[in-house]
Amino acid sequence: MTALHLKTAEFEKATHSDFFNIAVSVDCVIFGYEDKKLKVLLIKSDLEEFDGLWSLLGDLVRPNEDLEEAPYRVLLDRTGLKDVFLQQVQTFGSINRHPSGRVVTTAYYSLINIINHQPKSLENEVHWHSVKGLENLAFDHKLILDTCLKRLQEQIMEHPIVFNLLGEKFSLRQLQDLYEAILGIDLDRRNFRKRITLKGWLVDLNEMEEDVPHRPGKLYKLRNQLRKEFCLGEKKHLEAVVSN
Amino acid sequence: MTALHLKTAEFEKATHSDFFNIAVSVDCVIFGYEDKKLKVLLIKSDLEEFDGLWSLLGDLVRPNEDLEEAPYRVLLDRTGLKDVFLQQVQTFGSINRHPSGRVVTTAYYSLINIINHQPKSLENEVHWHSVKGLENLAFDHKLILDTCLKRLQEQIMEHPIVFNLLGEKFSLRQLQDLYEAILGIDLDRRNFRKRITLKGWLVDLNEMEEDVPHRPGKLYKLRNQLRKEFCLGEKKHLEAVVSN
DNA sequence: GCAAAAGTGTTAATCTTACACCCATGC
DNA sequence: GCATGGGTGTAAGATTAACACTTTTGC
Repeated sequence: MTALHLKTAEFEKATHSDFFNIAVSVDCVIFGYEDKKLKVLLIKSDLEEFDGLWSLLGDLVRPNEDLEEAPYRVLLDRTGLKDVFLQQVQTFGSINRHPSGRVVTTAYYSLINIINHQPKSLENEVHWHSVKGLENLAFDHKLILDTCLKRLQEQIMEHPIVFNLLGEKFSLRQLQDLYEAILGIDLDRRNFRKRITLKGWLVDLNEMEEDVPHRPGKLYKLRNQLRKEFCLGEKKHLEAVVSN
Repeated sequence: MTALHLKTAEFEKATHSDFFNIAVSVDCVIFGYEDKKLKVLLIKSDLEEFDGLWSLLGDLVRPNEDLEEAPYRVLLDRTGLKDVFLQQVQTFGSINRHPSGRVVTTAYYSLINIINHQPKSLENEVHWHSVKGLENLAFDHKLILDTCLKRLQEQIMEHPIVFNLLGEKFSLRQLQDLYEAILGIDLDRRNFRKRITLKGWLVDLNEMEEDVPHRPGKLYKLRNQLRKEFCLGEKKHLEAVVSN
């Protein structure tokens, strides 16, 4: 009985050809951190419709490319960085969100050390912008940025991911400044230090800051195993239950 | 200078026509609750490649349809239900995940009261299945189901969403059974009651269970305002900070 | 010695967990 | 009266939040 209703994949594709005309893109919210400010890497839009506006770094997904590969390619192309930290956040698919046609986009955020990508100013139209106060992005990119920022804020106390934004060695003060920049709120210094040290993420390097105009702080680094788990292009560990 | 590099959307579309040949689908993990078990609504796959396997309810996104509308349409078509609770979870886009061609799918989960949709057995090939022990779904639907279940588990203590799975009136025991079915663990009765009542989600109806073969329990309902917020097809409130 | 930031501990409040006994109803 | 599940409280432990003073360094 049911066999009469079965159809082959080939048949299905032929009868649904109207549907195979959507493009899928990825848009990357690439966060960096500099001067105690959370930044995002943006590019001047090359579409007439958005002349003068900034947009996220993104690209269409290629026919022979997994969706999850695409944001890594975009980051490699735009920043030269491999082994970046990337997280899928949400997919946006309003009919008219893109003037070129029907483009559904999947948003990812990434955390990179801004030192590793200081764009040469003449090289291209890519620049770092403070996240705070950004308005008037191209497409629906402001919405995408806000959504990714909210997700980032939800994640930073759960998982040791912010270390992607810092160099290997850092003081607790630098770390707190970073958390404050991401969360947009002030934190109590003593409570912050307690919370972070209780998590057991850090290793005391027995080194001190240098060249600071005040009492130098101790330097820490992320535990090697956590750096391997959370500071590469691995998303699986955010999904897994963290075994402390 | 840059004006020379600007292109119109029309031009962009023409030069990227190879990319506009992906289909986008939505797949709905429709959860129900019956006999103290979490269930999911599945349909017999109508593809030869997956003969005999069950799959999630899904459909291709139509050219004139927002991505976010599509799962509501799927639920209306398949269950006749409007105003359902739906949440986007994740988008899956491996190259070969669908035998008909390149289909990127966005997964949603939905919570419905199973009483409102008891499929007539001869009507179609749609049936409720226990989530526990399900294997061998068509496509990558097992992965999608697992991902949505995990998200559901993360959400139920944060937001009053499980009430979509129950009738209007329920006892605390029924609610606890439901939480246990979703989480897959046993909960302490006294602690559960404390946690739930502390959240202030419930209104004591001053009514009692009837026709139970033991001491009847008190009946409760979800506060009206929360029912409006969390038990319709509204996703915005899960994003917002819950003001207690 | 002064400015600037590092470093540190206690208390109160809240939340979480574990755990045991009596009560109301149907049969 | 017995079986079934309803209903309740407390103590210990963990977590969070608020809060101030002394120390070290560069200048």
